[in-house]
Amino acid sequence: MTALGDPTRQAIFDRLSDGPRPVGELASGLPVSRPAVSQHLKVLKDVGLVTDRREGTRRLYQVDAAGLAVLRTYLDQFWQRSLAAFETAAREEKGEQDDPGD
Amino acid sequence: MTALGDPTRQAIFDRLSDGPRPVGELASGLPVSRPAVSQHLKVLKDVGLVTDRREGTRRLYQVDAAGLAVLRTYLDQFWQRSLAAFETAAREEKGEQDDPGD
DNA sequence: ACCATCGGTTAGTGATAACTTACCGTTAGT
DNA sequence: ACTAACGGTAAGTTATCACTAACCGATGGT
Repeated sequence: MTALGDPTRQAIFDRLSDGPRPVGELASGLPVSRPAVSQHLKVLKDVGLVTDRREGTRRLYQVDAAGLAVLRTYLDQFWQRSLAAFETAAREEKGEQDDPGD
Repeated sequence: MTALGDPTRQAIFDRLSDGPRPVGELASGLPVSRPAVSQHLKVLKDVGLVTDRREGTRRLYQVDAAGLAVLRTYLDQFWQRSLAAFETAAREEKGEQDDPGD
């Protein structure tokens, strides 16, 4: 999640979610240099959000479904726990009004 | 999403997902000072991920379900587009082997 | 074999932001 | 009214990180 905190990496990941892209093409569509894109791709690759494969002299990057799934699961944990907390709070608040017990 | 990029903010948000917490309690469980926690809470509040309410002399923070939902939707967009890209790629690859027609 | 293209790596720089210390306002209790 | 507890704000420092420029390796074509 920290990896997607940077706006440029979000933009890169956004483009990759449309399909595999070579580094040069990504860089040409962004306001940063090609080395910068390479570095961001390295970060995304290290955390498992993208994978790469050689295509002749080019290198194609694409999003890793598994990594993205991990992120979704991670967010869902927050979601589930938050919902549980809401219910608990609502129950306690109601209990204080209707039922002084506790 | 940028707001959750910071590890400390992740930790704060993590604790808040278990239920409402006052600032002091959050700070005492973290390796940073109380003002630092206040500043992080301000960031989370500005992006709509948490809400706050006064409780006597304390101030209780809790996660905002709506803000969290926005984040999930945002992630799901990546997910949907990535899946579509995978299917397209698989179809094209298969087409090149079985069916030369474009 | 030579040349061109593509891309990863390194070193150095600049800007962003996370953190601490100190201060002030607010609320509750006595 | 005075005091204590809780927390937001301001100023200043430090560290992190995103970025560029320069260099090098690898692949493909002629």
